[in-house]
Amino acid sequence: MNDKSKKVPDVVIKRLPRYYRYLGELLNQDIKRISSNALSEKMNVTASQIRQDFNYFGGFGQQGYGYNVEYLYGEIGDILGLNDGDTMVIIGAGNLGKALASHGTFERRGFKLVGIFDNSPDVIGTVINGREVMDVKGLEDFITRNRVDIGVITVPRAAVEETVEKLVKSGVKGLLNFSYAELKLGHDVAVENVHLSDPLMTLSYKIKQSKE
Amino acid sequence: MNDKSKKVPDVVIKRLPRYYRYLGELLNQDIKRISSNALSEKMNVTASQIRQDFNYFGGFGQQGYGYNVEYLYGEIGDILGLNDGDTMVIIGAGNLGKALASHGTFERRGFKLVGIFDNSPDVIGTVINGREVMDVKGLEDFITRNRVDIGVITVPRAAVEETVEKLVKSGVKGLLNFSYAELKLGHDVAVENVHLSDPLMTLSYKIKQSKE
DNA sequence: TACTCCTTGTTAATTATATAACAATAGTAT
DNA sequence: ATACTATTGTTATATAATTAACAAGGAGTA
Repeated sequence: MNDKSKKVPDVVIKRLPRYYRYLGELLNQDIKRISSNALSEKMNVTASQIRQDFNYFGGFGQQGYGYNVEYLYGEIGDILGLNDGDTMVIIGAGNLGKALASHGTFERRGFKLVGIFDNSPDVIGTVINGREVMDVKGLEDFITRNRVDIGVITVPRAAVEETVEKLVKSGVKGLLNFSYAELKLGHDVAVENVHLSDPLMTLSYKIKQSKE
Repeated sequence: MNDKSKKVPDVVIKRLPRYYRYLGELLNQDIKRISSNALSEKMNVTASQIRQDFNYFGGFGQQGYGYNVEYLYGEIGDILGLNDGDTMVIIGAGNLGKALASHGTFERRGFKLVGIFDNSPDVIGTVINGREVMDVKGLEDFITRNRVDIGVITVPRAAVEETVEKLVKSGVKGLLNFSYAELKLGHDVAVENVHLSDPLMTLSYKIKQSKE
């Protein structure tokens, strides 16, 4: 548990990936330094907020100079744990599972996909992005043996409960849940629920507003 | 523009899809009524917050009784504009585009997929979920003719700018952007950016916390 | 019908978040 | 070297969001 006097608010943590992504871009463009002000213009937050956010972790800049892009990028990555080499498996090799497995974005962020599982004989043995889909029967054993950190759940709704149980039992540390269900687990296992239709619904609201 | 004295905060809007999903479940289970208290237990919000949220829209319950599930479900759907029959096209028939096209979740929420586009000759003409992939060259014409409401962007990064320009020019009302870029447009076009790696990064943070 | 019990709508209090302000300090120019 | 400028870290202020409290008013019951 973090012993620093003040717990970092969730809203701040949620902003870190955005900072991280943008700093990655700056890095690619070979930009060496940036001020909170310049950052804020591109990111739809105030400069004050950026400084405040970084200050939760002690501050990474220098007065009169700003922030060193590479250093800041590294620090935020560390805070987020992106440099820990977390491993993950995908359970459910349907369309979404396949898409996530093929999507470069996870690996680009420092995560290592080490296995894809499914329960359908039609799918087991097929190759996705150079990786053979395994039988879900071997899931628990695989996780335990390889100490897999994260389980990505893209199974149909009916299979969620069983899948979660297996994952938790075999000692996974976090779940990224794309299934319809809203998961909530105990302290020992972290969970992020992703509902792809939610942003579409809020988009719909915004569209409706602009019409009125 | 909404003329009610107070603008509904974004955080409230963001919660509506969650309420909506859960109420849908209750509806399936044939549950007729529910109190803010019962709702709150399942949803990780306080009863007070739920009542407060609904109150932004005038309140949908009855004292001493609670909320009629079906009515409330309908009202929230209306607020979100889910009953407007918004149409959408997907641009980019790669893995993610395919997955979204096949995923039932969008249609289930009242949106109508009317077209899938790509620029690759290998993909154009193939069939996804019973729908033939069209040449992106015809995108603008298609949107204008069919008055498509929403463009879902799942193209590679290099193609984002051009795609957005086309979509906006042909009069789309909202964009659901899955590409790496962070879009920000003028008032006339609503945007939701979805970054699939963000929740993975916050999950990573949570995992790291629980270790410490 | 009348009485009691729930549960809302709504206002008030508290807590959290965001913005503003500014002193401290490193960088830059002369 | 010295003065000047830029920009942070940090504290103080303002705004927003959440929680608590409770009066008002239906619903259920006898």
